[in-house]
Amino acid sequence: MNRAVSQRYWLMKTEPDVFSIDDLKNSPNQSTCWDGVRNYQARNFMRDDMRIGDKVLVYHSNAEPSCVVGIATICREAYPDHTAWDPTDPHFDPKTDPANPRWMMVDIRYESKFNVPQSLAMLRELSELSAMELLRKGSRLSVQPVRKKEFDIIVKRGKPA
DNA sequence: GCCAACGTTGGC
DNA sequence: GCCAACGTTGGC
Repeated sequence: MNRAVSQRYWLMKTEPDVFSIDDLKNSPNQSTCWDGVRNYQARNFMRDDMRIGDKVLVYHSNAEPSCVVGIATICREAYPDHTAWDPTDPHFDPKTDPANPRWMMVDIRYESKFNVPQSLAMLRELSELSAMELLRKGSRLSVQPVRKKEFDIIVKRGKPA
């Protein structure tokens, strides 16, 4: 079982009030560790399937409007999320053992911002995207795979020639 | 601010 | 193993 061979495209959610794509762009080396993921399915994607060079759609959730705002790339593969052991961190998890890390993270690097952010409402109008996890009613998965076809459509609209 | 959908916890 | 209760996510 190795989904990683063919999986090259992802979508990652962030609340812009907490960490926006501009914060990523302004980070040292324009990169950051993607800490704070506390969902097993999302963790498994990062831990098992993400590889350096994979492309990431950056999505602003809880925004007005919520939208895909740009592109990043994976620049470091999974390693333990140290914030899980920091009692002062909002994502502190007292049940994880440092000898057997439960939560993992990857590093991502800024690539580009969209000229035209792609809001949920805009994406929902595209029948080619109807199978996207992001558009599923009640979808909460913060790290999710995206099909190449879907990635290409969204980027083309976000950055028209 | 509301609340539907979801994931996790814990009693039994 | 079931499932009610709870806390969280995130669109609207």
